[in-house]
Formats: sequence, structure tokens, C-alpha cells
Amino acid sequence: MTTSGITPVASVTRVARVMLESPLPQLDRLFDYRIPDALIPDARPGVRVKVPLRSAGRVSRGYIVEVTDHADFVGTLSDVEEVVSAAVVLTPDVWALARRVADRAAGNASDVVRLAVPPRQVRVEKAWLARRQKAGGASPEHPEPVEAVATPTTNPPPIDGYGPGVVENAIAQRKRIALSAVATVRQAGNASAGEDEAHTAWVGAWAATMAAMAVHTLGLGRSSILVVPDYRDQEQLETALRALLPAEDHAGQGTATGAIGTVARLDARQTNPERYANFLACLEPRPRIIVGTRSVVYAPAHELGLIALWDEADPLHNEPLSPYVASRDVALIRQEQSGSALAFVSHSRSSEVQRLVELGFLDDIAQSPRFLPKVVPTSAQVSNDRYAQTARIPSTAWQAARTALETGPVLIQVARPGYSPVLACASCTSPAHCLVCDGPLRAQSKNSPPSCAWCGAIAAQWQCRHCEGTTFTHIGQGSARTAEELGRAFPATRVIVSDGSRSRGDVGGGPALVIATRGAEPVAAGGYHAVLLLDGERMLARESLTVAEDCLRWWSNAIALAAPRAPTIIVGVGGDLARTLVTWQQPRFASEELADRRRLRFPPAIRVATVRGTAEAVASAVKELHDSVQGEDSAKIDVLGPVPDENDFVRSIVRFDYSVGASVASTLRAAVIKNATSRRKTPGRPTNYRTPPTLRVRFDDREILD
DNA sequence: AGCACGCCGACT
DNA sequence: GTCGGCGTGCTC
Repeated sequence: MTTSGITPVASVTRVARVMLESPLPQLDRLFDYRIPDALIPDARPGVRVKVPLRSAGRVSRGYIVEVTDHADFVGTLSDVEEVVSAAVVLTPDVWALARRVADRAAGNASDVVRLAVPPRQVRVEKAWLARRQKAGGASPEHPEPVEAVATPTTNPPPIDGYGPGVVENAIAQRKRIALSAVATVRQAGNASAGEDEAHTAWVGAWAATMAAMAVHTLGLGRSSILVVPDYRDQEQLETALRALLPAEDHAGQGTATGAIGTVARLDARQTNPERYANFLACLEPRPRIIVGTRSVVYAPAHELGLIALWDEADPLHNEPLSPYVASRDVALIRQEQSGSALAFVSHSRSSEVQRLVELGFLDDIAQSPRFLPKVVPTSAQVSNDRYAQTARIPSTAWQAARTALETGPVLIQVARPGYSPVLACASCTSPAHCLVCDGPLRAQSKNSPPSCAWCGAIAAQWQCRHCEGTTFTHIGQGSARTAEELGRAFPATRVIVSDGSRSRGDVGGGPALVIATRGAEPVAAGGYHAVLLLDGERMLARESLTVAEDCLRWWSNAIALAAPRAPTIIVGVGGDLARTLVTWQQPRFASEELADRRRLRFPPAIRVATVRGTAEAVASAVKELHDSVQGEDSAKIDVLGPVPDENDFVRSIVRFDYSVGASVASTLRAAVIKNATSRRKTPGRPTNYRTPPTLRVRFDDREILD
């Protein structure tokens, strides 16, 4: 191809910068490879590749994240071995997000990318590429044509409950908001649509609000990502969306190789082909509403206009895979990178979100006009009624349930079954603690003396630390039995049970007794005519720093399933918690909770990182941490422990201010890499035995407070 | 991970 | 001399 005197264009070396799919922390950086001429058309940023690593014949999978003309690497480049597929699956913004999320949690970007990009499904991908080619002639050589923007056929309905235009403006101005959901249920769409399914069309008002927000965003030509904790919430949201969008927008859900409509979904219950088809649809250059559980927050989205999380404090938003970053934190980073609007929608208020509100980082949007559920606290004093006594229900609650059952369904919330009975002081009902180590006391069997769950000491000469009491009581004993007995107490009434294993999405509007464990309450058509929160004391007796916050969330979400003006009876809960529910002022409670955490220097007032490993590895990491902070910053970090952990490891907890988070993460990351690259043999083991990583770090673990 | 390189003890 | 044990380090 050389013409005399002219430098051939092809002589410029094309370099691919590649992220390797490897769990090794020392490989968590970009590697440069030469792109052979034959691969140049397909080797674009975002495609999957195979590249050689270290020695001939060994290949690693990875993604090209950048293509340049100059390698940073001084040395001979290896060639990219293969472009696995021309599909650009790791978009630049998702890559940037993955890198930032990994850095914040001292983890691998490739671990985050694994959450963001589902496993490749060859058939689905081929069908999608062929359809794209046919539709727009899109090809690696030609930029993808911009498809006609889908405009909603119906005008977006006003987002009501917050004053005219308030939420719409927040979306248009790309604000970050904490939005208090309206605490009742709504009928999705109008009654004429799908009459035989009329009772299934009731959803929490939050779902109607979030759906309307997404449809409004769609009207601005932008995509939304809606993140929910579980599939039951997802079903409500999809029901609400179906009511606002024409049927064709929901197309393609069952068929992995068919085209996906405006609404795409990504959740844990999908088959791999279904998930990949929906994922690929998100890559298309048209605005979509993307609905799913926690990892949907990483979905590629064309012109992202809104990220909205429902009930962000639900533990299901916490990712159980390394690097364990909760969807709230991912959303905050993604909002910053994309400049989209961001909404945390909930009934209760977490201390994390309250902190962001008090910083002025989130705008607090309250309801207007104010919708106040009718909450009635009552003592645990059991009614004189014979049936009520059998079921241990106080008279107020008993009467409310009886009255409501004449006209409609009644919800009874009980604690999770299988909860080990909690021992408490018989006179003041505060949880009983071990006199030796302060651990929780348990009764092994009915008649054995209580012993400590931590140190095993028998609590023989026990005395309550709050009052003078010396006798025990079992709190919330037998809530499973409660359900059974309620059925007998209300004969001739239909009893529906909904718990973790047998959960119901919705129930009809006729009289029925619905017994649900907290978090598994079905939506009732028209709302419940009464709600009974029976196991309050027992739920509060959990050993956790976040117990009050958790209970408020469970109770608030159940209360929000009541019909307007229908009473909620909460049994055996008084003080601030009851007042918070009666006045429906969860943010004020969260503010006090946050103030307490500041005093105690607990999250979310500060951040935490757990460092686990051999005593030497942990000590060395902690030393580097102390060395890394100078002067006044040294007061922003403190270390608890080390204390013994599982199998000869120790554990330290690092507490640090948000302002030094990046530095703490990079220091601990360096310690992890150093540990992984300089491994030593373990004495007394077979030759060539290598210890598994002897240093692990985890950021922002909520469970260390339990 | 998995493989190459290099530095000390027993050997034809 | 040098063979090969295993500890250490690197991967574009």
C-alpha cells in the first residue's frame, strides 16, 4: 500500500486499553494491547475482547475501554487476540461509574462491571445485532442513527400530592430530592381499563408517583432508572406504569429475542436471556423507563434524566457481592456523573438520607396538601373479650378489627416467624442483658434458666440494669401462633397469610383477615379498613443500633396500605416512636437519630471500613492508614480493635470522616494489593501452598452495628 | 491465578 | 561444578 513519499496511514499503531475480567486486585488497571489491522473495525471502546496475559496460550477476557494511538506502556505490546462481539456493551458512562464505585469501596472495577453487564447470551445478542442492522443500518463504521424519540401517547398526568408542578420542576431542573410518599393506596389507571383485573390495579401511592415521574421524564426525551427492593414492589411499579403507557410500550417481556418496548426491566428473577435482551434494549439510542432491583442502578441508559429509588433503606438495596456498595451510594455517584435528577422516595426517613438533607445536598419535598394517616397507639393490655384473650389482642385493636371486618379487609402485621424469643425485664420490658459481658440473654428451652448468647454465662442472680426488676418475660412469644389463633378468634372470616415463603401480592376489597410478617404485606383493593401492628414490642427488642429506624420503616410502610381515614392500631409502642407515627413526622425522628449517631460517632455521621485478616496484615494496614493522614486530618480517623474474628483472623473497624474517604479507600486498597502480591507460605502446609488473601476490607457495612 | 526467574543445599 | 527446591514478582 506504500506510495512513494507518503507515510501510510495504516502505520499508526492502534492501541486498545483493556480492563481485564479478573478478581485479582493487582490486575485492576488498564492494560495496553496492539489492535491488529483486521480487528480495527470492531475493536471499539465497550466491546468484549480476549487478550493474552503473561505467557503464550493464556488468554484473559476483558473489555476495551479506550482506543488511542499511543500506549502508556513502555515495552512491546501484545496483540488483541479476538473481539468477542461487535456489540458495545460497556458504555463510557457505565465504565466511569464502575471505576468510581470500585474506588470508593476499595474494590475491583471488574467486580462492579460484572453487576452492570449481564452474562453474554449469544443467540439473543445475534438477534439484537441483526435487528439493529436492519432497522437503522447501524454498524461499527457508521454512527448509530438517532431513532424517532418515543413520545408518550398520553399526556403525562400531573404528579399530585406535592403542590402543582413541584416534582415536575425538580425533574426538569435535575434536582436531588428526598420525596415523602403519600401514605395510602391508589388505583392505577381508570376503572375502564381491564375490568376483570380491577382489584389487581391497586398499588401504593408511591408507585403511582414514581411511575408518573418516569413518564414525565420520558416526555422530556430522557430515560429513567427506577430501583426497587424486591419483585413485589416491582410489580406494583409496573402496574402503575402500565396504566400510564400504551400497551406496546410493555412489549417483549416474555420473549428474549423480540423487541423490547419503552419499559425495560432488569431483575434477579429473570432468566439470563430475558435479562440480556432487556439490557441490550437499554443500549439503544431512545429514551426508556428502566425498572428493576438493586443492580439496575448500573443499567446503561440513553440520556439519563432521572434515577429514583423506592425505600432506599430496605436492606435488599445492599449489594451482597464485592465490593458491597448499596444502590443508594451508586445512585449518588451516578447522579453526580450524569447530572440527572435523583429521587429517594419513601414513607419513613433513613438517617443516611436525613444527613444529605441536612447538608443541603438533597431537597426535602414534603406532601402538599399534607396527608395524615390515622394512627392510634394503644397499650399491650389484653382485652377482656374471650376471643381477644386467646389471640392476645388489646381491646382497642380488637374492636377496630371487628368493625372494619364488616366492610373490608384488615391487615395484621406480625414479627417475622422463627425469631428467637427475646427475654426482657418483666417490670420495665427493656431487653435483658448479660451481667458479665452485656450480651443478649436467651432461653434455650421452656424451663431452662436463661443464658447469655455471647459468653454463655447463666443468668442466675440477674437484675435489670434499667429498673429493680429481677424476673423475666418473653416478648412477642409465638407470633406464628398469633396468626393461628386470630383465625379462631374471628370465625367465619377469610384468613389470608402472607409471609416470606407464601407471599401475596394483592388481595381483594372484601372482608378478610390478612396476616402478614413485616415487609410481606399485600396491597388490598381500596386499602385496608384497619391495620393492626401487633408485635411492636418484639420488633423493638432486636439487638441493633438501627432498630428504631428499622421499625419505623416497617410500620410506616404497613400504615401506608390503609384506606384514607382507616385506623391503624399500634400495640405496646409509646414515646417518640408512637408520636412520630401519629404526627407522621419521620424526618424529625431521623434528625434526632442522626444527632445521636453524631454524638456516638456512628454511621452515617461518619463512614466505617472493616479490615479483616491475619494480625500482621491488619496491623500493617492500620499503620499505613495512620501514616497516611497528617496533622489535623489525623483526628478524622480512628480505629477500633483489633478483635478476634473467624479462623485465626482479626478484625478492626476504621471510622473516618467523609472528607477523608477517598484517602482511606486508596490507602486500604494499596494495602490489599501489597498483601496480594507479596504472599508468604504458611508453615506446615504442603509445598507450593499459597494462603488465600490474608487481608480483606469492606466499606460501609451496615451489619457491624447489629 | 499461574508461571518464570533466582538464590542456596546435596549430588553424579 | 549444577540440579532443583521453593520464595518472590509480574502479568500490557
